[in-house]
Amino acid sequence: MATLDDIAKLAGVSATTVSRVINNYGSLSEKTKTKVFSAMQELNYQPNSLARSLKGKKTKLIGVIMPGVSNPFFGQMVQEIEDQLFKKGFKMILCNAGNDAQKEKDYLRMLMANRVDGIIAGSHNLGIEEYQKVGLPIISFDRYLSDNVPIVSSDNYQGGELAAQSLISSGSKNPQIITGSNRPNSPTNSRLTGFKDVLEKHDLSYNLIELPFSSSPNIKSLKIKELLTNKKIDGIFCTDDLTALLVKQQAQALNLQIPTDIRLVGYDGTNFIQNYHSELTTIMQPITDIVTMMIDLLLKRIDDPDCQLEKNYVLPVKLITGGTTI
Amino acid sequence: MATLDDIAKLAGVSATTVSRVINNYGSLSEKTKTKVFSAMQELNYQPNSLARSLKGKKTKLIGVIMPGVSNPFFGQMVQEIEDQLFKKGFKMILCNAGNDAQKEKDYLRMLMANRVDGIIAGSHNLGIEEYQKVGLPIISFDRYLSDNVPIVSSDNYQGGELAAQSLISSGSKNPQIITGSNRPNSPTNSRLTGFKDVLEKHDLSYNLIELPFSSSPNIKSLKIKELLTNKKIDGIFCTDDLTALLVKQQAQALNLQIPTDIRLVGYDGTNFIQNYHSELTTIMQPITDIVTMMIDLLLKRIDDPDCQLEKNYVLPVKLITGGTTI
DNA sequence: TTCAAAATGTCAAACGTTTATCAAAATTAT
DNA sequence: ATAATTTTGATAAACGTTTGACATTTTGAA
Repeated sequence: MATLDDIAKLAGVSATTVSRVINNYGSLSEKTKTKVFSAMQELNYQPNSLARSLKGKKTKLIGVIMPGVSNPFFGQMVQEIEDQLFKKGFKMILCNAGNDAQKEKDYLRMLMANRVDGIIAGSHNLGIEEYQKVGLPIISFDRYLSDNVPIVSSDNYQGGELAAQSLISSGSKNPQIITGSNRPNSPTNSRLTGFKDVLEKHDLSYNLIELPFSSSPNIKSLKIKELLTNKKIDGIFCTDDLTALLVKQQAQALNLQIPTDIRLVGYDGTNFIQNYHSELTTIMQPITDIVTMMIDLLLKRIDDPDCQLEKNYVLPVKLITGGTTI
Repeated sequence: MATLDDIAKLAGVSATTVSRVINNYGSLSEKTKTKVFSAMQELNYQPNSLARSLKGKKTKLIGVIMPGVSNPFFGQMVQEIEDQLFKKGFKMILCNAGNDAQKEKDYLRMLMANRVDGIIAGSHNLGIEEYQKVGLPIISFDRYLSDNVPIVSSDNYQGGELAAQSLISSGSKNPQIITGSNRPNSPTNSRLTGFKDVLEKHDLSYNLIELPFSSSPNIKSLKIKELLTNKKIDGIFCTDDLTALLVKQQAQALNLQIPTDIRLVGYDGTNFIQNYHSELTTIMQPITDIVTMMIDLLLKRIDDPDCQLEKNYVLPVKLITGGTTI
C-alpha cells in the first residue's frame, strides 16, 4: 500500500508538502496541489488512519453497542445511526452484545483499544463501574449506565398511557399486559406505570405476564395460547410489536376476533411494522429523532469532553391506530 | 489513557518486559507476569490497537459492506457475521451502502485507510475496477465483483426450481413471478431461470413483473393489487419474502383464498419469517452456512493472500413448506 | 562455588503520520 | 534590482507499540 513518501517521490515534492496538502495548511501553490492530488489518485493512496490517529488525530470511529440487529427495532436504529454518522464523516464499529455481559465487556475493551472517539450504548448487561472506567464519551439509549452518561429515550410512561387509553376507548374491560423480562431499571417499567395509572383512573384492573425476550417465539406462542384460552381477556398490550404479532396469530388460530373479542396494542412502531403490519395498533418510538439526539450529544461531548449535558432527554411517542383497536 | 510505559512504571519492570508479557514471548517468570497483569488491571490498560497495527500487527478489523440492515435478511446475515467474527477475535466495521455507489466507494476508501484485514461485500453498486484496486482480501456474497474475488452464494437456480415445483405440485396452472429489479448479473436471474426451466418441463408458461427493491411497500402493494384483480393468476413466486407478505395481504383484502385461489411462495426464509410468518412457503437460504463459508475463506486469504480459492461456492437452499402452498 | 540457563533490562529502530522550526528557493511587489 | 512575501524543503521529534541485539542479573543445579 502506498505511503506518504511514495506520493512525495511520485509528485516530486517533499513529504512535508504532501502532508500539507492532505491537511490543507501552510501556504501551497495550486500547481503543487494538483501534482500531489494526481499522484494520490494514481497510486490510489489513502493516508494511514492508524498513523494519523496515533499522532493525535481523531479516529472518526464510533462504537455502537446494541443487543442485536436482527430484531427490526434495533435493526432500524442501527441503520439510522450508521446513516447519520456517515453523513457527519464518522464510521461505526458495530457490537452486538446480545445479552452477554462478558461479550459487552470484551467489546468495551476493544473499543477502547481502537481509540474510538465515542460510544453509543443500547445494550446494558454491565454494571455501572464498567462504564465509568471507560473514560470515553458515551451516550446511552433508554437505560441508566452511570451518572455522567446522558440517557436518550422516548417517553415510555406516555407510551404506556397511550396504550391503555387506546385499549379502553376501544372497549376493553379486562386488559392484559405482556412484557419482556422485567429487570429493575428496564424502560418497560415506565410503560407499565403509565399503563397502570390510566387504568386506575378508569377503575380498571389488569393482568400481567412476563415473557422473557430470550425465550423463543414458539414458547411465547404457547404461553399466549394458554393465556387466551384460560382467561377472559378482551384487550392486550404487548410491550413490543413482535409479541403482538404472536398474539394476533394465536387469537386467529383460536378464532378470537380482533378487535371485537380482543383488542391489541403493540409497541415500537418500526418501519417494518408500519409497512408490513399496518393493521397493528402500536406506539411508535421516534427512532430517527432519538438517533439524531444521541449523535448530536455524542459529538458535543467529543468536541468538548467537559461540556455539561442533561441526564435525560425524553422524546415523545406517537400512537398509530390500526385495525387491532377500533 | 494508560500506556505501556505507565504499566512498566507501576509494575516496576521495563517496557520491554511488559510488551513481552502482552505478546507472550521470550522467557518470563510467573512473578513478573502477575505483577504486570495486575498493573494492567489497575490502570484498566488496553494496548493501543493503532500503535500495534502500525507496527505490523493485524488490525483484526473486518469491513462488512451491505445494502442495509433493516431488511431482515441482511439483518440476520450481519448479525451472524458479527457473531462468528467475534468468536474468532475479529471486529466488524459495518458499512450500509444502500444502493448508493458513491457511498460504497467512500466506504471502500475508508476501509483501506483503516487498514482492515479484509472485506466481506454484500452490496455491489460499483464497477470491477474499484474492487480490483483495493488490494485487500475480499469475499463477495452472491455477486461477481472481480476475477480474484470468490463468490459465496446459495443455489439460486435450485431455489427457482423448488419454487416452481412447489407451485405446480400444489396445483398452479398460471404462475406469476414477482422479482426485484432485474439487473444484468443479479442473482435473482438464476432464480428465474430455474423457475422457468421447471415450468417448461411441465409445458406451463408464466408471467413476470418487476417491482424494484427501492420502491415503497405501498407502491408495491398497489401494483400487486392491480395484478391480482386483472389477471387470472393462481400462483405467485416472489423472489423475496417481504414482497410475498404484501401479496398475502392484498389477496386477503381482495378475498382471494390462499392457497386455494392463489398459491404463494416466497424467498429467503429468514428466522424472522420462520418465527412470525410460518404460514409462508419459502425457499430458505442457509445464512449461517453462507457466513461460515465466507469467513472461512476470508481468513484463509488473510493468512495467505496468495492462496488459491475457487471462484464460486454454492450452498444448497431448502424448501420450507407452509400453508400458502398445499 | 561455579556455571549454565533463565529472567530481565537497556537501547534503538521501525511503523506512517503530523507538526514545528529553520532555511532556502521562488515569486511578487516596489 | 531589491525587498518582501510566498512557497517549498530538510530535519527532527512525537504518537505507542513491537522486536531485535546485547548486556546484565538472578536462579538453580552441579
